Amino acid sequence: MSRPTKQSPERGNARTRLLEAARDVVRAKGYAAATVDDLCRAADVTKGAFFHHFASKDALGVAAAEFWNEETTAFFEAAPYHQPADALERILAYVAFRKAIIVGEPPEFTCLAGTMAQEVYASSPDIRDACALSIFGHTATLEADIEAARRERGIAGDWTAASLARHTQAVLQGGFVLAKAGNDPELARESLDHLDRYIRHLFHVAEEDAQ
Amino acid sequence: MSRPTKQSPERGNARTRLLEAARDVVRAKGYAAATVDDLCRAADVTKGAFFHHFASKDALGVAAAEFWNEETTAFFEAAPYHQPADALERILAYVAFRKAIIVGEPPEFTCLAGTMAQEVYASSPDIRDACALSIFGHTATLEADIEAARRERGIAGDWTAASLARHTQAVLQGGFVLAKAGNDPELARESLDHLDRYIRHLFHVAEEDAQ
DNA sequence: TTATACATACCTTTTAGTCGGTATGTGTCA
DNA sequence: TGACACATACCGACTAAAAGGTATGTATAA
Repeated sequence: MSRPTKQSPERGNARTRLLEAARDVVRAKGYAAATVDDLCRAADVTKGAFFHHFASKDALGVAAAEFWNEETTAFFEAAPYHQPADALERILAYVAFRKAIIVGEPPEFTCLAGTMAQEVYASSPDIRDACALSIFGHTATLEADIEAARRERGIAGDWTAASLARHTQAVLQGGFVLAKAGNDPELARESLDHLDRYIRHLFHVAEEDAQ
Repeated sequence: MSRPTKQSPERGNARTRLLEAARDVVRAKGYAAATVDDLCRAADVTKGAFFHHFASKDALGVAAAEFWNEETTAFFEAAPYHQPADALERILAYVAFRKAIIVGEPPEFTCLAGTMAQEVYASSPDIRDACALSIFGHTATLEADIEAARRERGIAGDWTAASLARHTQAVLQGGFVLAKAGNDPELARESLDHLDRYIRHLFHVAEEDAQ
């Protein structure tokens, strides 16, 4: 593999490979159990490269949460669920899309930010806060569609768009916890079916049978 | 503090204190970040006592998950939400009870099993499985009430009692993740409001305003 | 010739786990 | 009833390995 040049500093450089390794290894074994040597091995770089790019392991943890945020933001922005002109349809398409991408082993589809935030709550507040930014930043993108759908359809009710957006995240995160505990992706998918049914109820639309 | 005798081996012994310490410390900083010395300090016992009672740190992890399971099982069995004669009322009382006990800092009300299962998914399958037993064992207790409520009220729908029981757990676990990430208990409580509304919808009963 | 991006050997602290020892309760037999 | 053997519960210094982090050297690009 060729040395990265200054013209293309992003392409396959050690920093990016380490962030990708963190993303994958941490989702499987947790942040604290993922040692610096583990991460270097997974990224196929040396310790020198690690501490050249990151001042400490915790600094990598923060950067990994930020990297995860950028990566997922770009991924969901490019996703097809934005296409429907109707806001509620976009919301339901979002839920369907989240369900559709739950494939493979739990570490492949679960959320790095949720895993790390829960684990490092008291031991690394910096990492926790970076994870919170990722989670709650993502809910904000959904909130706009929910608010639009409410207006379009004149929906009342004692709930807010922000709260439903956060609930959607909670169902996802909780589904991931169950999927990891039971080592079964279906546990995450079935909660999204319940969420779909709940949202249709809030907006007074009929359920669809096949999902 | 007096030495425990063979007549009262359970009272305040080192083993129990270590399990309680694990319950509290792990929920705050995660399993891997909780060192044996941390746990001994929190339990006010020595390392000798630790390794007298547990063959390894992982063995303590498994025992802590089992201890958590026993403790929460007893707690929820004794809880008042079982009182209503009507099954649906018991379910809604359960959700209200789960909401009511979300007080204090996140490590005080979040779930040890959920935290550990997510973290040790690949690093300690033994612990993960012990956590799964606790989580899915608890859903089973709720499932009976859901099934009873369905029969009593003749509710159809393409969902099962088992799946709704698991969804309830997912909403709880997800709420805990958000509460830890945002360091705000209200994030867990608000998802339970959505869950309450969803369950009332499934059983065709009106919402109550104040919760 | 200077800055960047590594590589490698090394250092220091922390970590899980060990080991010999002590205190105390318990069963047994004279 | 007391002496003895034995088991359980615990103590705390020690150890080996693993951990995060450092120091120094080198190749390449600008």
